Amino acid sequence: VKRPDPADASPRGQADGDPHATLADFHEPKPRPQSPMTLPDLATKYDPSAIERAIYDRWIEAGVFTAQVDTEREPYVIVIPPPNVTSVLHMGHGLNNTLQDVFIRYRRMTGREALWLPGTDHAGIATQNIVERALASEGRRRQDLGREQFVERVWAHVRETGGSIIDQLKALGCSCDWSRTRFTFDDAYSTAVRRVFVHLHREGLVYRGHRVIHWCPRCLTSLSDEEAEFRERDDHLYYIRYPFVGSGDRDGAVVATTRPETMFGDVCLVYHPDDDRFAGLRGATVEIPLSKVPIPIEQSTAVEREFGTGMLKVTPAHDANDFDIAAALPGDYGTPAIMTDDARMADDPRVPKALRGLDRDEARQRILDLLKAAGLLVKVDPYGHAVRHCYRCHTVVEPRLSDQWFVKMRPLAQPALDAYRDGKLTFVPDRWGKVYEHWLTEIRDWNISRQLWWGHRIPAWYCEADGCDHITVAMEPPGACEQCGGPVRQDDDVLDTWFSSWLWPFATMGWPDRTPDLARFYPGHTLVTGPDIIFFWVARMVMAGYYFLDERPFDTVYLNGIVRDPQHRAFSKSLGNGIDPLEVVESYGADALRFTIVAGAGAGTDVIMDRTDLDATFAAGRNFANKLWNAGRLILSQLGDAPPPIDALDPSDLTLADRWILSRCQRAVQEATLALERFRPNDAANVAYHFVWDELADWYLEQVKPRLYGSAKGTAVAQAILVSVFETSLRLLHPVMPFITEELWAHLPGERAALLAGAEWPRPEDELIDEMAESEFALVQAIIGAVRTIRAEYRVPLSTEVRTVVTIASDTARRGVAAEHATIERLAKLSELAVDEATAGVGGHAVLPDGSAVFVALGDAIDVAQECTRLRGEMERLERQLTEVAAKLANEQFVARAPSDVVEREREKESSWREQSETLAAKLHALGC
RNA sequence: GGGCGAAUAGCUCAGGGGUGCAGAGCGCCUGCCUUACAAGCAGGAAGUCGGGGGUUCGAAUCCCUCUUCGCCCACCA
Repeated sequence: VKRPDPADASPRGQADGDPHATLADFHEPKPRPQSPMTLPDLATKYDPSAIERAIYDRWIEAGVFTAQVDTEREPYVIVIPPPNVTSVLHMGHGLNNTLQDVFIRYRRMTGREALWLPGTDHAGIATQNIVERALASEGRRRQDLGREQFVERVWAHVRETGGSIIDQLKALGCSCDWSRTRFTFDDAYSTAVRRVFVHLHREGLVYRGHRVIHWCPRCLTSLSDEEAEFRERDDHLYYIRYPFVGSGDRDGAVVATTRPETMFGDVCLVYHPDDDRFAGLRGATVEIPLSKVPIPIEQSTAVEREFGTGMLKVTPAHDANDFDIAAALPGDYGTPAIMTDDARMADDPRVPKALRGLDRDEARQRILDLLKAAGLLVKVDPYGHAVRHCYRCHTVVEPRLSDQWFVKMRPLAQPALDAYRDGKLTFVPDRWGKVYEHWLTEIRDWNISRQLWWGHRIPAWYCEADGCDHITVAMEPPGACEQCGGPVRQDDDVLDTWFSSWLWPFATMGWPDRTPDLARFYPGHTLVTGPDIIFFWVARMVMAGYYFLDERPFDTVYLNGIVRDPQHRAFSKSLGNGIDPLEVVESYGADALRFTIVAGAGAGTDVIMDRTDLDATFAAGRNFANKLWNAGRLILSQLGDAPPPIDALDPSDLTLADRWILSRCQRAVQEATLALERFRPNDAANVAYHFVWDELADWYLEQVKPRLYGSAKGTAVAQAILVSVFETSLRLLHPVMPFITEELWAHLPGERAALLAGAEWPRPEDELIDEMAESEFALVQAIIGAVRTIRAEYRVPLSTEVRTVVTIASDTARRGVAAEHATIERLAKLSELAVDEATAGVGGHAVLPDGSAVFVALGDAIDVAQECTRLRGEMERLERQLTEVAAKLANEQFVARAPSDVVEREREKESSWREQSETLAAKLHALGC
């Protein structure tokens, strides 16, 4: 260790221009500083429930969430993904809405005219299911009530849950503009939906189609492709012989199928024209087993020769592919339907009498038994495949031939695709953009009619006059058929929920009218939602936005993750593993919930929460809120009246710690701002957290106490710095923790915005960074750390008077330490820390950030033998490092190719370590080891 | 069948376009009720960054491959 320059010796503090410190201060025992002021009326522990409600009311009263139409400010708009009115919110909503609130509060503070438009979704099939389930528990079905009464019943449910949802959002602190709350079933919104249907129909983009769609036999409705989701299933592949007519069942064509129960709807068998195994069979006739209905054998290139037997049964009414295959065949084979809408075997001459009325699963079993008995079941193989299920009730979907309304998607998809490819629409994280792109590229027409009662009734009227099959599509009920004047009957069906929610970004703003809101707040900016509805909702909103307003509805799609339990299962009602956000808000406060969820969730990463240990799950947020609260209590109690603004301070009055904390604060501002701009709210939260806890509370507050309590000079300066730094901290944390920051803000002295929610975001300014102060204070921290480590290792109690001697290698470090004499005592919790040339005694050393070493001696308090062991360990470590670095420097390739500063750093390391090693050797020698 | 993502400390996760990057929170160990905070303070242990191979002066980081999980898409019935 390099010896300090004696010329530079005591009184070092004064030599370095620190007006407050003298070496003598450290050797004079003095009374503990007493806090001259009393703490304000803030509880020792942060109690969120005591303040949250009142704070929310103040925001509402002040109208800070209400977006203005007539301001100069640039708008910033988020539309909420409207929660379904099926039930109250779960933790997934907690995550989603907290993120939106962070984004909107941040932009509001940066001076944008921020609009967060809230609302709810009528959620057709989902809500209808909930109410039907409630009815079922009363032993009734919707048919017992009739359409009108049933819808009234749903409304009653919706009014209840819709209100709860809004209360929940408020409890979370969401800064929505409640004056603009919308519901996808509002009258005005319904008008927009009808308008879209009518318009697209006129343009030929909505049409009536006759084809095989996905049908949920439990919900009794058709579903779109997206609503029929795949699930893997362990199934079987049944090999069934279709006997040639007149062969007496002994000879026939063997077909492999997973669905024997559909066989009565077969119209033919097909094989690939190039398949030699079946050469010449074309035109032959086989009988459907059991029903003995004769069907021909045909050829189709759609057949995969490798699969099964290479012979495929064609059931056009019960399989979409078969429908296409049959349609492509030369003859007309018809489309016999042999199942009812609730998936039972139909009362149809094609179905053997014994099977009629059985549901599809029972029927399958019976058929297999019968086939086996008849010797026609050749083989059964286990077969795993993906089967479509209803996304609402998880019943296996039944392909069903029917008439439905469809949207022609290709023309709508193109602009949405271009927007992504041209960079007008970005996804965070980016990989979801590819998912979006792929879906749009492979897009198929959208079945939008649902055989439900809860939803937007399709504005189509069928003519009931004989000989007229005209369909009148209109905004309002036509009195008569527009073609023949005959009587009309409205379509019984309703529209897919998503056919209304795809209009959300503009139908909520009054479209199709040219409202001021629409002019001002469309297009919007950020959409925050889950990746599971990219197809259902995100892509379709983009399509609708371009089609009807010729502009994207938002520029960035931020995809949040999914909240899961410790077994990584998504929260669900059936598993009962969910966490009620309100319960968490009550126990730990909205801010604790918000902080935990934001800090713990990067874009697109799932969040794991354990309902069995809420304390641990929300500890980070709860503990931090309490820390901030208590730091606030200390600071607020010490500010007196209004300290001067920091601009008014004489820079020469600032201590190293002052300059350091100001610089660190500025760095936090820069990093948090950058993080939010880049849609990294977790980074922003963590930056603010570490600044407040690790730097402001752990170091600055400790070191500033003597000045605050009047035992050191410069009280006013310290107060000014404190108020400035704390105020900035509150601003930085406000988007994530709005309640506690707002409450503390209210206690700050001096002139500033009345509400933090409406205050300005701190402006990042490079010139406020003080690199010198940062590096010097880092030395101070390193030295104190070394002292603490040694003190802890040797169990030197704080009550023991110990002379601590620090020898520092570099001038920089010496200056840093000397400047901090006056304040170091408290922060180090040492009885004394002195700087001296004498390096006598035993102790330990630490390497400082600048590569120099510090040796800390603790006088007589230490056992020599113990110290020798310790020093030997140090020595070994040093030698290992030295060998490594020497080998590196001996490597010619490294020296030649690595960047020069890297090589230089290695050299510095080597010389520094070599010096340390020599010093250590001397110490060991001196101690007689 | 195609595609995507993940694998880092006991748990949950950051990081990762080469060189002071081996990190955070929780948990654990030790000592402290120090007049803001025991929801705290100080100190500490703990990971061959999933396995293998490659490129390079240098790989947790880039490439290949394997394994294990998860997700999405898909007309082999």
